[in-house]
Amino acid sequence: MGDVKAGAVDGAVGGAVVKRQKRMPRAVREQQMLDAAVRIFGQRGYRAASMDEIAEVAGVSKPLVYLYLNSKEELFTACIRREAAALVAAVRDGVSGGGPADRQLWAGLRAFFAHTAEKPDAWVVLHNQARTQGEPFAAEVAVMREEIVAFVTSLIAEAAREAHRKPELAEREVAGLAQALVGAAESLAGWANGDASVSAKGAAATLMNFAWAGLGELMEGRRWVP
Amino acid sequence: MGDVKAGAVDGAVGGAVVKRQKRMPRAVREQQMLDAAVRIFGQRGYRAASMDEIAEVAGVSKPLVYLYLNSKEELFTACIRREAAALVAAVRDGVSGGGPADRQLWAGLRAFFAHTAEKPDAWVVLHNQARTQGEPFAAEVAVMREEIVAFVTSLIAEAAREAHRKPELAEREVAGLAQALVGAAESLAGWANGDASVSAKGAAATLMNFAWAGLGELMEGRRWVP
Amino acid sequence: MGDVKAGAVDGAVGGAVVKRQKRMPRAVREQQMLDAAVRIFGQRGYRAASMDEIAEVAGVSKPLVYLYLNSKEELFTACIRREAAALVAAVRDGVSGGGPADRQLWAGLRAFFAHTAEKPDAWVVLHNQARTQGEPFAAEVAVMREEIVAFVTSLIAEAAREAHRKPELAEREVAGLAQALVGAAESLAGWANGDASVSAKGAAATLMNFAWAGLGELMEGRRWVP
Amino acid sequence: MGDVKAGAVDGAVGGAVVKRQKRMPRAVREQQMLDAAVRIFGQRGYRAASMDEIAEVAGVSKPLVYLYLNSKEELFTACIRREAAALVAAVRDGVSGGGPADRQLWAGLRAFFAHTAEKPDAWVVLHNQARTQGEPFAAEVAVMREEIVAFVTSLIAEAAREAHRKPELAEREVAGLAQALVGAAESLAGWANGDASVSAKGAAATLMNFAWAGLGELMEGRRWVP
DNA sequence: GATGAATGAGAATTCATTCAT
DNA sequence: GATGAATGAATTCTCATTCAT
Repeated sequence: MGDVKAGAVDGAVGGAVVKRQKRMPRAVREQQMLDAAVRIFGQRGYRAASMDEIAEVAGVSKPLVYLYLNSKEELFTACIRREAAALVAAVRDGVSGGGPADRQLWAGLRAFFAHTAEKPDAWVVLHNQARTQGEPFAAEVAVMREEIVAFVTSLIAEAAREAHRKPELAEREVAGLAQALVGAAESLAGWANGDASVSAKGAAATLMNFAWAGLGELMEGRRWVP
Repeated sequence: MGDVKAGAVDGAVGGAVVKRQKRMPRAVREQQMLDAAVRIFGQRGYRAASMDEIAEVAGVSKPLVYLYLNSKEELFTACIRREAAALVAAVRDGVSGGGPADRQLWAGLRAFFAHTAEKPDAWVVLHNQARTQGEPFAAEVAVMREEIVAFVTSLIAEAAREAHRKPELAEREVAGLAQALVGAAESLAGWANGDASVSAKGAAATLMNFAWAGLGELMEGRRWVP
Repeated sequence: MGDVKAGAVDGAVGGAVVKRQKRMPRAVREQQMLDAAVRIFGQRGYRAASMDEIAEVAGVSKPLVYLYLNSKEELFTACIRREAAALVAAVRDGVSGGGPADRQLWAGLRAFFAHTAEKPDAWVVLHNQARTQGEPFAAEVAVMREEIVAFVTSLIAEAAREAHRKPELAEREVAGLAQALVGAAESLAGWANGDASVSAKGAAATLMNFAWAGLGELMEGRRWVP
Repeated sequence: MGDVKAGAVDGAVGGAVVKRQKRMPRAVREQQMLDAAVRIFGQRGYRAASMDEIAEVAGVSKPLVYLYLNSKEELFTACIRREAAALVAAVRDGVSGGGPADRQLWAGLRAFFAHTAEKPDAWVVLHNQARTQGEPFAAEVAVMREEIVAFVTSLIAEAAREAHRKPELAEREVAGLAQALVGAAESLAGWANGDASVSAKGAAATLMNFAWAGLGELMEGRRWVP
């Protein structure tokens, strides 16, 4: 075999090919291209995805893709930006209600799992592809991730404040906890997507149970020592 | 630009190129090739890695790589197998002392973080590359991961037993917790590798604190409900 | 697919691989190599045949093949020479009894069809491979063919003499007839080999009927004119 | 020496290289490519022919050849199909006048020899290359050959009918005669091509004399017996 | 005499990218 | 705005051939 068509048994990518329609406004065409690109990048991987297939799935000719998005690199970057923004927006929307820190975290997690479950290709692009294709791209998602980690960090800090236990948790420690929590969420997102029997709500509940209880213990000053 | 050489500014991969030495026994050469391949696959990604570069870094000609390892696909598989086995062995060795469940978990985590920190390319190959390059490879690591998850699951179950609290934790829930814990560890491994100021011991401590306390709470039957 | 392995469904070449035996006299080893080479060249074609496979089938290491036969080209030439000589010898043996021209032709044809049926790979090498691989090789078989054509030519001339009809057949015409007869025989050889229900004897009879009757007519001076 | 460039002293293939002309309609370019491919396949052989050289002779870049013809295998198949169709059409055209069986045969032979003499590379591709490169290709020409053999068979049968001698010739025997006749023609085609002093007409006459007389004898019930 | 180790040179095939219309 | 036509540059993989032992 020449090379592996990664991510798909026979090279067939699920989902409909956009019917070739003439004369659409540029903004719409661009979104169609990004839709196609996210799908292909997600299923094939950045390198294995070919501009040919993306153009075909988008229902346009290749030169048009180049006209609008300049290069494979920029196209990929555009995908990352759009999907990162969408994910952050989804989480933000979920949390928008406010309330105590735990409820906010709960809401954020549910929104996160719901969004990643609904757009699996986008999640793969962000989590698996972008982070493994070297600098220009990894940096792009790192920004989004930082945003989310910062948000979680603030929630943990707030929770500590609510419990009047701030001094017990060093700032550095809080950062580590947020990282671990986000990492666990990311890991569960992949797990939940792969296993149809686990809903977004279930995944969020599992993690929440795990995390909140642990945080509570820590905030009480009880910690595990070797 | 033709295409991105992912993972490095100018295509230079760090580390020494093996000085071309003639007439080595096959077993030795094979290990050199696998060393080179792990490095290149880790830094460039599966698709972006070229057999040319791997051969060069290994200090041999390309045909020899093919003579010994048959194809890019098989070479990659060989890398995955070797590194998966090495990682599992490292964790197993770390835990070998026995003792109570929490100490075993602690030992295992430390070994895990130490090993991944020491061989970052190998970790990238296992965690980031293999899992995103489609079936033949993803399955290979999945086996290893299952082994580790099963081990963690048994530790949690044992801890519950030690605490005489078995009935409180459903089997399904334990599985979810193990997944989350392993996911958090995997995530922290990447984080710790990227940030020199976090040692394996530190990473393990953070996670242990987080996890053990949380597990304790859960075993007490206290859980978070929306 | 990279390229076609011509002449075999799955690349498996029929017949036993010579068991690797140490220390044989050179002459014997050489014959084993030629046997293997004829088989592989016949089944795969000159270009598609690999020295690797030939060595393996011969039961020796590749360097030994080079030591004895120098190069693929010379190996192929050696095959051609051996098999051409064997075929000519077989025909010569068949005819050795002497007698009237028609009986000699009949005997020669039977020997020819019997030999090619018995060694199909050798026949393919001579008839199909050597003639299509360019000058050094085509010339080699051309020599053998000329020998046979000359023999047939002399038989026809003799037959004409026996029938006291020489003046009716120009020399040039006799040459053309011999060519046609030999061509028909070659063509029938391929046909008979492919079709198990046609024996060497049957093939020879068909051709003899066709040819002798025609020759008789011609010698009578009756010829077809547009 | 690396390997033999079969079929030419120094690798130079006779005939003009198409002057590189830009922007031709696809259909035209495809024919140019097939022209080049037939020439190279005919002179070098299937395996020895390189896509590089074919592209160069066709006056286009290699990717364009792949864009239009997909692979070496498909390109070869396309050559076979085109040339087989052309040859059959030429013979059919030659015979189209009708008339008694012998005149039809005569016309067909003349057309056959004229066509193969005019396109020697095409004839080599059909007769020598396609038949020796394994199944996908051999089958392709076999179809064409069957068509021709069937046609000749019907002519012989008709001739027998015209001579009111049907019972003398078994069906099986007629088939064998047709095979022999076609084989002789194929063989003479190669011979005539190699020798400039033999015209298509001359070759056809030789064969016709040989064959028709022989057939007549057979139809009279006179046959050679050992 | 015999071989395990090794390679230079080329083969088919693919891809991102650009004109000319 | 949109595209059919075209290519330079890689990439994977194979093969005939040679040493050093």
